[in-house]
Amino acid sequence: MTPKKYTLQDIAELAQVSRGTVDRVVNKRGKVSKKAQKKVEDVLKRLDYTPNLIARSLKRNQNLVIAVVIPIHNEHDIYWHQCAQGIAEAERKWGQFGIILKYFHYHKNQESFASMFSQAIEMDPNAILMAPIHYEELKTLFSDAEAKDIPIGLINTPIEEIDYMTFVGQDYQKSGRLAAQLMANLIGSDPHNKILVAHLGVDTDHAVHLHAKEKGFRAYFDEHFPGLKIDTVSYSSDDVVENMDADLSNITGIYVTTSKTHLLSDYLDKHPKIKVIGYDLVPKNVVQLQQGNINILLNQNPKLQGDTGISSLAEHLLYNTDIPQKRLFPIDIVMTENLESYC
Amino acid sequence: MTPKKYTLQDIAELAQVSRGTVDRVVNKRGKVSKKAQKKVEDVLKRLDYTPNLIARSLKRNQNLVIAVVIPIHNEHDIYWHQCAQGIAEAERKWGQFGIILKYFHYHKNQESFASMFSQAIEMDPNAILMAPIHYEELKTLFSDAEAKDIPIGLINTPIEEIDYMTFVGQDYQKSGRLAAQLMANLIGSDPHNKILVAHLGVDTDHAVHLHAKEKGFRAYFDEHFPGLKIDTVSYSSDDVVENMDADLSNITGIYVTTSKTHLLSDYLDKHPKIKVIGYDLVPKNVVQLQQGNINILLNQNPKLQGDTGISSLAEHLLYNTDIPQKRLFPIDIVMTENLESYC
DNA sequence: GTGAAAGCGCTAACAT
DNA sequence: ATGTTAGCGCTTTCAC
Repeated sequence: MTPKKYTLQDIAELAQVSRGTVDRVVNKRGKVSKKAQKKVEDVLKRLDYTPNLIARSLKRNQNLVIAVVIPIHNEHDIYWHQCAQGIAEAERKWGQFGIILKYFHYHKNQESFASMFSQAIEMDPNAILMAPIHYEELKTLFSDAEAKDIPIGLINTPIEEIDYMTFVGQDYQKSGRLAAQLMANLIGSDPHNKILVAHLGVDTDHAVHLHAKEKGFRAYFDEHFPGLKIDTVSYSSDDVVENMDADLSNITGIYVTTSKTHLLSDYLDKHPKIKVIGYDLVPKNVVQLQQGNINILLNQNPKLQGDTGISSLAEHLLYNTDIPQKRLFPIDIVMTENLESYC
Repeated sequence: MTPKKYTLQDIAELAQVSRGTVDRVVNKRGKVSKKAQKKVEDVLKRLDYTPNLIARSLKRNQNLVIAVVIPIHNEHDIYWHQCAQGIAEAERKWGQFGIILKYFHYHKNQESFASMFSQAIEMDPNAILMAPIHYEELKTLFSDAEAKDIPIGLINTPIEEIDYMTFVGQDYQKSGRLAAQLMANLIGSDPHNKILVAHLGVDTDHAVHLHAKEKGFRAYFDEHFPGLKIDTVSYSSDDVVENMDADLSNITGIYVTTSKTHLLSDYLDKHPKIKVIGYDLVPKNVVQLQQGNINILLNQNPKLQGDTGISSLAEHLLYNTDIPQKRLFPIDIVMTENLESYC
């Protein structure tokens, strides 16, 4: 009933050679005579042999190192903080199978990233997971990496110049389009509608994502509500408090492209009618959602992204499994009534 | 730098006993003297020993059987069809680690379920994954299962009378509440709003879920729009075509509690203003969503539920990992603009 | 080019 | 109660 699992030994006996020879054939190590090669391959095909991956790992019994190249972050940088949590979780999960992580934290600028990435490559890890920063000047660096043939997982930002093995992240432009569709539902088709796109607590490394989100957002409205007035503001965390007041007059909807929507809480208390869409289930945002100041949060799930990034590389290293080249996370829509199911 | 992984042998040497004794302590098999026990435990604690699970699996090297008790289904029963796909996928994934699935398909009635469940228990599987049907008469059956001490995973329907190890599914009442919140957004607060709750293509086994969804849906509207008129209809697949016409007059919103929303396509073509919320990304629904007949689909993700159900039991059997007692899937909101990210 | 043998860490059967 | 040993399936080294 259960299809018998054949072992190297079984194959060897049937092909009348030794285990060693079968192993050389299976793993294409060469040094096998044409004749033996054929005998073994025939049996292999006939019996549909698949190697026992557990035995293989046990025998290997070496640590596999994944270099993790991500920005330095603190607890205020919630996106990376949660992402790092996911990575740490995956580290615990895979640690018992010999997966080791080495961190290379970079400051959010070109030099620092380049330096850390180089250091990561130099130590010859078995794989690299990184959140890259895209600079023209780094192209040669990326091709250096390829030469070493180290599998690279990209997280957060796909860079097509890199020959990566897998990308984990989201489609930011689509995210903006979705936000627009939701906003349209929320504010209806009143001709007096006026919308604000707010990049709050802006980091340079996020700029490209935020831009993509805004682009998608505006594209949707251009297609469906061509005349609509949409303004954009961009403030660092500190500037928000000083500057937003003026921007908020007559606004009917705000699309905050970062996870810092909660910075607006005081204003939103005073303008309860404004519809607000933001990002990420960080505690402060969740409170605002429950209080009704924020209408919808889009969930980027950085924690799961971190976990998935490590897990795919780990599975690949341990079991040589194929992993999808792109892992685009769904863009989850979170409202009060399904909030609980995402926590 | 890397914390060394200690082996049984290491512990044995340090505690000055044999591997066998350490093994007995670690696995609590008894037959160890107080003195040896203590010596070993001290070392164990000091070195923070964790057994090598890969070696353990290799040694065990036996097939672990999971009995799968789910309804008979064909390609028209899309929910179970997709669920079965997820189960099959998990079977492939875990097959190489010695996890074997045995299926017990039941007809959707009490006798058949009882019979299949009994058969499943009789074969003494290492675990059972089942989509139970809840009948008072089956209580004794469930307690039989407990006596055998077989871990049970429940999928789709949680039954508190069963002492299950894990449940994979959704909170149907919350799902209804969410649908209501979305519907409220879609139709606005026009006093002429009239809503229809439609249970289409009804199966007996689904009745309890559908009821829960409707309950949540109505509860939300009771809280937020007390006077609103909400009707309910319940049709088998065949009845839909004959009967819906009359029900649709003056309706502003329809909430279809099953994955059969697409049955309404002809009507919706004629009534483009009606807002529609349904379930599941089955191809026919997706088409209707793209065409604008359906506004929102709630994604129950049966495929992932199937996969998760098997995977948690498999991980538990292989690696003795703890698994969460309840795995409530998020209730995903799918609209045209984020559809792609769920496919 | 091939085969024999050791050994990864753990478990279970068997001696003592 | 404790120690010893064989062996799970694979890889790798070392003779031949």
